[in-house]
Amino acid sequence: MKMLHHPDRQDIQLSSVLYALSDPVRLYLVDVIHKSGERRCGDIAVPVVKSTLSHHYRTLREAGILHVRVQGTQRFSSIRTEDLEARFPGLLGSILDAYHASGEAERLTAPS
Amino acid sequence: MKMLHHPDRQDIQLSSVLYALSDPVRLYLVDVIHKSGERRCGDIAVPVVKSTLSHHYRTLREAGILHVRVQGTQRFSSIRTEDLEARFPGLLGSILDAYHASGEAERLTAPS
DNA sequence: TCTAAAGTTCGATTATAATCGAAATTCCGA
DNA sequence: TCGGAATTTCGATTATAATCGAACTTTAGA
Repeated sequence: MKMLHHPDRQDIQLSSVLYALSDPVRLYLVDVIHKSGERRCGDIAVPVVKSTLSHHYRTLREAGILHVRVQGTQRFSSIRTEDLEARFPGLLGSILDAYHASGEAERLTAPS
Repeated sequence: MKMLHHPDRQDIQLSSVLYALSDPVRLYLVDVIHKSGERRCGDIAVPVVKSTLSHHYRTLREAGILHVRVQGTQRFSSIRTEDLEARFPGLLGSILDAYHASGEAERLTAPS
């Protein structure tokens, strides 16, 4: 059985969080999951193939942003809201607010 | 005379801002300038050589975070507070708060 | 028990960025 | 006008990351 590593709350690094969220695909995923709650990994449409998507989920998980739960062949992701709030109060909210304000949210799924 | 390019307020991209701030050296520079106001570029001690430091300043300027003013052979940098607040209200403050909360601020200048 | 579905891992490729040292630029002041 | 100071640019190297397709793993269900 695959053991997914999630960093402990106190090991979540600001640099890693900012880096993970600086990618448009990853920021989009986080925004969707934040709005809708836990989601199956493959259920969010993004313009990359499966293996790349898997890489993005791993980046988000290892940065401490997502919790990923295994259920059969499926993975369900949710935001580690409590841990993020405890470690960096208000940060994720500000970033997602900025994301909405920027209008980038609407442009992601429409590739060039 | 060297013309420094600064992106217009509306062209500041969230992804670029987050990326620029995901580097520990750059985040430290921004924190120091934010606290102390305009600073001469060479006056903040960081563990990289001059040319690398120059690269970091350019990254921050091109992301729209810093304004750089030329005076003779010197450059003075300041945070584009108004532009950032207008475009992404509260964002920089949250990130700097998180930076202080994380304790990374104290560890930067002490290299391994 | 076979197969299909969901996702990861692997290997390769390509792109981007961090870093350094050396050389160039620009301007100030003796 | 000459030299030094502040900084950038250049060229090279190295590191990191994004991406893809193919193969693999695991599990659910017919």
